[in-house]
Amino acid sequence: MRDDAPRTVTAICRALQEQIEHGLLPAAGKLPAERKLSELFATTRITLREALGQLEAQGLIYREERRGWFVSPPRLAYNPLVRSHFHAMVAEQQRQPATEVLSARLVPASVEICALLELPALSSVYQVRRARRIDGRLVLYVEHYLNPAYFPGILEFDLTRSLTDLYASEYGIRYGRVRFDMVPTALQADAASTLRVAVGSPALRITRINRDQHGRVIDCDLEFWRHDAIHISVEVPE
Amino acid sequence: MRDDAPRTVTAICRALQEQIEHGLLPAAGKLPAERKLSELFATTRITLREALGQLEAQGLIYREERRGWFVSPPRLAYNPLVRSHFHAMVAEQQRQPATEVLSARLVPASVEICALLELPALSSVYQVRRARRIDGRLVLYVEHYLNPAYFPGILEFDLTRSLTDLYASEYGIRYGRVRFDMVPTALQADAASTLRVAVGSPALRITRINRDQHGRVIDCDLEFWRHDAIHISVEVPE
DNA sequence: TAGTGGTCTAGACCACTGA
DNA sequence: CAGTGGTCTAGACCACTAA
Repeated sequence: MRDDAPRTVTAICRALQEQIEHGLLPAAGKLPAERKLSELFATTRITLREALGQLEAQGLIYREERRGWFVSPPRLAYNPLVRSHFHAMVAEQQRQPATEVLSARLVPASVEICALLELPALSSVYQVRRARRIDGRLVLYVEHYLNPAYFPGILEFDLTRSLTDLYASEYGIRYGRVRFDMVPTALQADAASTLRVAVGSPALRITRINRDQHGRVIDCDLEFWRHDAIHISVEVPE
Repeated sequence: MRDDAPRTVTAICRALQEQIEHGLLPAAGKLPAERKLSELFATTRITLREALGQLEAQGLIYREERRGWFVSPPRLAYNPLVRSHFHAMVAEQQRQPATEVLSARLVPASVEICALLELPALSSVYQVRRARRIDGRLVLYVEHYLNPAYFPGILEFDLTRSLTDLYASEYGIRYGRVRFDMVPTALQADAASTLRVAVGSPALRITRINRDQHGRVIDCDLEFWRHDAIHISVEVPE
């Protein structure tokens, strides 16, 4: 198909995009029902959903499972070179952060986690699963895996707090070298259901391996971000 | 819908995923025709395409416009902190790079480009559009915009070469500070048609603003990567 | 409980690719 | 030219949300 050819899907995208960019639909505003929209554009729901899917891929709109389509708020700037943590980063950008702990327990480490934490086979690790919001919107699902040798009794603390702060104040451990790996992919089942979005929605998976001031691997994070919630910003010095 | 519920789409995804991961379909291998697959899974093409779309979102398979679906090759590691360029980066990872120049000319700068290059309104800039391949597969569409003051006559050179090398050898200009901005989004029309993929396919847009050894903004790149072709790797020192 | 989104069926025609 | 992917129609039922 030629790109300049008029196409129902493209036409719908353009029309909706225009409405959104001109602010006729306020950010975080809800779009009309799919059946209403398909009627409005004189097409079927399948076609209409194809168009919505493209706008979702662009990051202009997003959906909440069975609740409908919404205009995406601005992206959060995420700078891996700046040592910060979720709450500080969000607050600095005049947004409202929130964290909830989904689970926190000692679990047998998977093969993948053993490798990341440089632990022998069949090790146990602390697993902390959290969901995080910006301005009320669920944007991030994280699994933290901590080497238990360095953090005895950490499950007793309030884990909605920043782990960074907890490490420093309770264990005298600060972050040293950090390795980031960022992969554009789709949300897996558990992340998707936590963020209340459809399985297979586009996402950015960020894996962090954190060392302390002595160079020891202390923990790793598996982060699943809604793909439209962030942009990565890196300033490389001379 | 519950995530553990059996679903046609999920079942198809799992089945195909298994085949791919066990190497029954070789990387870069072509999948059977959609009609064949939908028959194989006893479903409709719409449903089958929904499943293929999810695997595409995960980065496991990709499509070439009207040519069919293929298994994705491994991702290229992209490290913004390492000063390198496309050909060197690809070759280092034992892959085969290739570049073709789509166009190279002096154009009036858009508002966006003026801002990025810190130029006054109505400036002219050199625009170089290129497409790049890894092992023959189109993975990257780039638009370079150069401040013409620093690169007189550059359009006369062979622009399939690395611009980095050209800057150094012909103009004595080396990169200093660089700013990266990476955004998960969808391919725009021109990028999509160049890469011969469907408009709206998931992509990673990387904007680079490059300064020279004196801190002057010399050029910027707008890169559109197939989302499944790379992963970003960043090592943050202590 | 009404309305909504999630999923699926069973076709159709067109434009393009590749032999 | 045959086969393929791209697009679209016109429905249907179910599970869930929100009132």
